[in-house]
Amino acid sequence: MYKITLMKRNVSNPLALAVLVLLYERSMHPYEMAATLRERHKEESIKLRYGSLYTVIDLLVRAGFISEKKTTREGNRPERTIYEITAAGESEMKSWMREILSTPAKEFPQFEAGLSLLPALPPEEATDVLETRVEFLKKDIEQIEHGLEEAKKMKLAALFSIETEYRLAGLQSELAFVEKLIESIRSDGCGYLAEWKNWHEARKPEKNAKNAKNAKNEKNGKNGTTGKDEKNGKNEKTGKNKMPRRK
Amino acid sequence: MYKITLMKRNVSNPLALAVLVLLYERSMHPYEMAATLRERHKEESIKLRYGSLYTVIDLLVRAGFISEKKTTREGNRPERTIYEITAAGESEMKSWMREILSTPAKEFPQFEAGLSLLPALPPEEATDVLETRVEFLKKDIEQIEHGLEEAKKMKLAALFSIETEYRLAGLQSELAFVEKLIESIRSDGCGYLAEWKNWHEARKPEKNAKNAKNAKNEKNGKNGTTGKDEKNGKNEKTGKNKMPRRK
DNA sequence: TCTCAAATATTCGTTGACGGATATACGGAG
DNA sequence: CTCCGTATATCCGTCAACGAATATTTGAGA
Repeated sequence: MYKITLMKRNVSNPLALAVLVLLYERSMHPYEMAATLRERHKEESIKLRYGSLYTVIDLLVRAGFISEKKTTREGNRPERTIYEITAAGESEMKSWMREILSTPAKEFPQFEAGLSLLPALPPEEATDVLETRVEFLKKDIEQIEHGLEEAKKMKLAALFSIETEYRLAGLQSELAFVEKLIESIRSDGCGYLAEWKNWHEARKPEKNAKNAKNAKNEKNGKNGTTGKDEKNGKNEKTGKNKMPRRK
Repeated sequence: MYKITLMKRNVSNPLALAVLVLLYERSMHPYEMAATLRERHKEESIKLRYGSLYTVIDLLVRAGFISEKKTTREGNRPERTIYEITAAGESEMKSWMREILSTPAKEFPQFEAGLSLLPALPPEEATDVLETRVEFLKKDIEQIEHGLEEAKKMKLAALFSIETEYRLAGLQSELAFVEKLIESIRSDGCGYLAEWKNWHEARKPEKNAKNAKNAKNEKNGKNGTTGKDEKNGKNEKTGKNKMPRRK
């Protein structure tokens, strides 16, 4: 087994990892990195912006992971700076690759945030917008599947790239989830549809502050303090940044 | 169907959406928002940091979506500022909820980035670190399932929250994918295992620059320019920020 | 040969994200 | 009653992210 070091990295933008990998292959200048990533369709998996590219390169230089090789003027092109990877950079790249592949990171997908706030929309509206999502997901899935077939025909087969297959799997899983969820809301699978609806009904008049307040409290009783408290999320890298804790 | 407006939002941090939803329920002060989110376990789905909280509140005020209600000194506690949602804020919240739920956002999960750079590790090492990921995923899944059962017993059943079920589905899907991937690499399901291995072998001596260079070019021939080019990713919100394009 | 669009290549100013500091209040131990 | 740890509540300085501006070269066509 290879040792996996979980460390707080100085440069943490995945674009920096891509830069390290590219320079591990061969030295090149920033614009060429961008071009290469684009050529290989990596920009679909790694967010690539000019501003960020030059920023991370600068950070990598300062961290000693890459270094300026030379500044050339080839043809009559504008001046370019060629970078190369250092020994420290190679080892950083390896350790980072190991970490990113081995250790699920706590990320915060927007849709999960949306789901966690779902009761803020009335139930009929919620199911409607989720239907829309289903359509989008189907379209995305179709497009990827089509792309994969194309690639297969062109015989550059297998590796229209693993990351695309990963994305596809994720989309399919989400699609199944959302379809089930819609069904579950409509059929009151959770058993609080009435309450949910009522809370929104009660708000509508909008004039009567008293009603709204009562309805709201009902809801709080449901979602609020539950006795059960705190499983202490020690999974995060820092362990710092304490947040409030009610009795 | 409800109209879904895809707009570039002034305030785009999902924490701001949470703030709007909370203030839609009732006016409160920042610290209370944090406490409430924590109480309801929303911080597992919505990244919550003090710094960011006060930042987004300030941004929301400036955008006219919330406003200062009053500054109280209750008991002898330090002074607190109570905020309330405005009409504009309510409509922003609704439209944002519709968008976030209806429209899959292009996000860039780290693991996908890692997968896209997978060839940078030699194949044996790749499968090994992926095995490690499998272990982590199993542990995470187990923990969530355990939590769901607990909740069911305590009869606050159904809604140990949808977002948790979503996360669970995602983890399960990823687990299946990674297990398949490991198998596929080991059995050379893609048919380039030898090449992949060789490239890394050839680099190892590290002294002989000539060899390294040849090996590298082989690999480029494989991954590199493929004739097929550019399906023009118009899916992103901006449509701006053009990147290079090789012939 | 002149022009104009596209490709090449990089820089810079703004701003949101957030770690860590700050400050006050309360309750219990001694 | 006084010390101190914890809960309450907010602020601020730093820095990465990135949109947009800048500047030069090439090539195609009029």
